[in-house]
Amino acid sequence: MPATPGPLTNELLAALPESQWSRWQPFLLEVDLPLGHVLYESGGKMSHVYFPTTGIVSLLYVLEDGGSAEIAIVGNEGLVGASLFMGGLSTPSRAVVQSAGKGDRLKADLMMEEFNLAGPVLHLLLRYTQALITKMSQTAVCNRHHTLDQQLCRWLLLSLDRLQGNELVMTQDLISNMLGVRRDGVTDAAGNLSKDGLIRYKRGIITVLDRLGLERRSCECYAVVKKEYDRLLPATVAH
Amino acid sequence: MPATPGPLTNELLAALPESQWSRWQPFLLEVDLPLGHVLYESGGKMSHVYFPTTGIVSLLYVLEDGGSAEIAIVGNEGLVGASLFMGGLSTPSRAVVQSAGKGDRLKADLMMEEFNLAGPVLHLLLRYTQALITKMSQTAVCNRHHTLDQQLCRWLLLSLDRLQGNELVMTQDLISNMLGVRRDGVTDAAGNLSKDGLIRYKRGIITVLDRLGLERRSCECYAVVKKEYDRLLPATVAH
DNA sequence: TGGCGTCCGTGCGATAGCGCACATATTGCC
DNA sequence: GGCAATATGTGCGCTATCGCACGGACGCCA
Repeated sequence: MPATPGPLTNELLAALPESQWSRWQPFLLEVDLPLGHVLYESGGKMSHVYFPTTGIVSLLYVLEDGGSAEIAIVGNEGLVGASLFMGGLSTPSRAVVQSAGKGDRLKADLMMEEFNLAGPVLHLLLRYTQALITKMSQTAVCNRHHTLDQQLCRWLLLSLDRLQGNELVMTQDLISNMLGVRRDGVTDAAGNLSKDGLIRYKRGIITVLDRLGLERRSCECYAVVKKEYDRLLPATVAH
Repeated sequence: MPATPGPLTNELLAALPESQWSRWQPFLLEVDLPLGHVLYESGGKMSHVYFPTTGIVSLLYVLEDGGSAEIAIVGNEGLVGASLFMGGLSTPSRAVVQSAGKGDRLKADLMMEEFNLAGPVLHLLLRYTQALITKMSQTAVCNRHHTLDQQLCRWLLLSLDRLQGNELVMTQDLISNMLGVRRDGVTDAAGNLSKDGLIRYKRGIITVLDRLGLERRSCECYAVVKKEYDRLLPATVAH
């Protein structure tokens, strides 16, 4: 039975070969991803791998002093729990649901079984991981060189790409945690974008009015990541 | 024939199982890594994988406007060219020799052959890659939250760990490129450290006088990365 | 010995983002 | 409708870093 293509499907799952898909399907459990839910804690064990479908998950790094920053953002294009098959079993980062929705999860040992067969699953997941690495690298450089306005644009675009519609449910306080800046700074930056008619802000709901404008205003980081992602994981024909 | 353990050996190679090592040994070519040499360019094809022994290689991200930042630093503990076996064949980053020395290199196809057997080589390399991911993530957060003084300490320590002795051959200008800041800023920060007797600076040569002091003054990022690295790649018995 | 290129120290105004405090607005709950 | 909790807007002094410019020091080489 073919899965429905489109934004409600996890793209990694969709890219699996038919045989693989049918083997996993009985074990994939759809779960709720409520806002703020922690999928795994820094250094903690992972029992499952998550494939977001409508939810968005942030990989957050938290410092000793409580400061934090998002190192990557994962939606229906990816998976949460890469360190499992990378062999480390845990990472020093935390995975938090940033936008409520749903996702499919798979037991860790099942995934590992398949991974160790060194077939197409392995190579798909590795390419995905490389895309993730690009995203993290770009984040590092972006944090150093670009203004908050630019970074906010980048962040909005990345989030928007993982949602339907043009609305984000997201307080400025949350965004500030992700970007690793003060809440006031986000107010400022959002004010600028709002003033120029790119977005509308209304108590936790951001409406993107001019997506192209955001792209123009964003730093190059958004485009680079997107391009590299497309290169590594070209849209595959749904099985 | 057992390889000589110690700092002159690449630790990844040393961690290979005996059988693997003997298969590769005839094909490992020792090459010079002169200062400033570019191992691969952003987006370029990779024909070889490099295992630094005495040299140090920086993975640099370069922006459109020329701004740059180091996202990871690779010495005899690691390898340059991970994107090869990750399946992407290239990355948007540049690999530059940051400290002259030597390294072993291996033809790409040979490495892939072994990798695809899904044996111990695969799992070793993946664990290494995860350590690399940690380093990149930490860099991203560090760029956001920590002062230049702290970051310089971190950077010096990371470099020092990959060298013998306590001297770094390194101009402030080079360091500024790595850290993604102005040269003047590095002068400032180095001046501070110098004033407190932690280092001595002399025209391109940094002598570390008080390593413990550097560690105390550095941000947590150094320790986190080191710890995670030790966890993922514990010192293996040399074959 | 003298010259030149590289490298390092320093000063100064500009600015982005911090830290904090407070005012205001919206929402949900009773 | 009133109240508490949450979310957003704003002001102000502070600090780190930027951007730029210049001067001095060192080292190599003729």
